[in-house]
Amino acid sequence: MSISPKLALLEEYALVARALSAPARLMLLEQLAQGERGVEALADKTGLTIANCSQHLQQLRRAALVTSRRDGKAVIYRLTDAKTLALMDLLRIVAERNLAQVERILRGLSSGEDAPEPVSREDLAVRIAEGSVTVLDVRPADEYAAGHIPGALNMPLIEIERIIPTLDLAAEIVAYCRGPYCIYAHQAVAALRKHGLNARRLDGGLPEWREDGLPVLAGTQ
Amino acid sequence: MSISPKLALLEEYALVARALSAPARLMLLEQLAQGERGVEALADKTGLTIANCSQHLQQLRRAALVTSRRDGKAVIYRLTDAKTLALMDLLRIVAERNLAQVERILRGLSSGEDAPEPVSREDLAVRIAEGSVTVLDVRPADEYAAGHIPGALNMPLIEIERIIPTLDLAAEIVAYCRGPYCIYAHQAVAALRKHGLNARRLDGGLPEWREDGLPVLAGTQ
DNA sequence: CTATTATTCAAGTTATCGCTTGAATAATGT
DNA sequence: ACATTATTCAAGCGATAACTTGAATAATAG
Repeated sequence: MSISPKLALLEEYALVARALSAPARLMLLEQLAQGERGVEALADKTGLTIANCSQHLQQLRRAALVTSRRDGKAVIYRLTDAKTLALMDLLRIVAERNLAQVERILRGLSSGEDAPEPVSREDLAVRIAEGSVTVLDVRPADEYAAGHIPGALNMPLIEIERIIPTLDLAAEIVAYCRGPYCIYAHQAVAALRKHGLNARRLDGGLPEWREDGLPVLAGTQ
Repeated sequence: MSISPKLALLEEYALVARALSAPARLMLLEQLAQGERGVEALADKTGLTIANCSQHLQQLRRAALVTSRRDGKAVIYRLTDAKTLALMDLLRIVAERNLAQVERILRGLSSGEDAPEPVSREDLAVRIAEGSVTVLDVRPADEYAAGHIPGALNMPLIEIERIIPTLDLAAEIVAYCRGPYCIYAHQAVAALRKHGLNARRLDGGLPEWREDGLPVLAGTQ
């Protein structure tokens, strides 16, 4: 009960928000949205030192946004449940709806040019079944290997300029990446459209696709 | 564009989360969920100094969770839109689903005894129409005056022990307050049940009721 | 048991946050 | 213009957070 139960409650809510209030931790959550990972892998992907990464993960765990289990010497972290993903999504939606700053950043990516509407996951599933679309997975090769949309070609950003000449100008292309926090797909679409290709972005990324119950080709997890 | 657009984006998302990461600001948002208010009124309600309150409100505005307009000498703040409310709700849900600490705090309020399920807003609307329920508004008188559920009796917590003897033991009672962040209704129900009364809590508070399109008796706004 | 690998803990530094105080600005009424 | 009221700005202080470094702990292999 303490002196003020009301304040104690608000402190708990604030703890969850505070866990989401550092870019480094949002990056970690984005990685974990791809699937469970060990501390070292997360540190690699995010560029954090191991110790720092571990500390951030512990804060996320205190807020119960992630949970961990031991696997031999390694500690594997994962998102606690879909609610964590929902909270990240809503945070992004509010930020994007409201902040002109975000708009400007995203606009900067596509050089202020045309920004086509993203393709819905439902639409993409239908078009894949029809075979009427080329799907690009714009994530690093190891993440592609761990799981991807069936039929998608792995096309890390670094290689995209190189392979543009090999692509069919008439083909409809859809690019996806880690999800809404990830800007790889934005950048890929901007690059492809600059070369006159008919490219669009998938709404959401692989975690959202998986969440919708759509098929994922799983590899070495 | 800067050096790292990705990091810049994450900073913006983090800014929104950081705005939600202080108990004082959650209190302000809870107040604003009741309706728009001036700085002084908010400072009074939350116990913050005027200057401090103003600073918190500016942080909320930077995160675009609230907006403000001038009305004569006064600056009136209000929630930007329903998304702000949704974000607060989800934050609370995640905290309550996950944090044992929250459970303990809420349990402490009802002395660890029976904690009946809250009544849904839909159910309450039906029962009010039937006249088969007594509705208590457990908020301060000024908030009640500004708007309340039709037929509800205003019953600030301070007075509740005093009026218990006057209540019908057979009557079904439903108590509500400001909303999920507010614990008045929890406390009221605990007090009433301790005296053998058949009391339950409404799921959500007046903002949620209003959001559902249910009728509100508006007073001096 | 010892060595190895993966993670966590602990101490220290710099930067930021929340709060207070007192002054500055904005709008209104006389 | 001047006084009044409501809010914001600016400076300062103590507490907290992020990151680094180096040591400590856990699990496994030899």
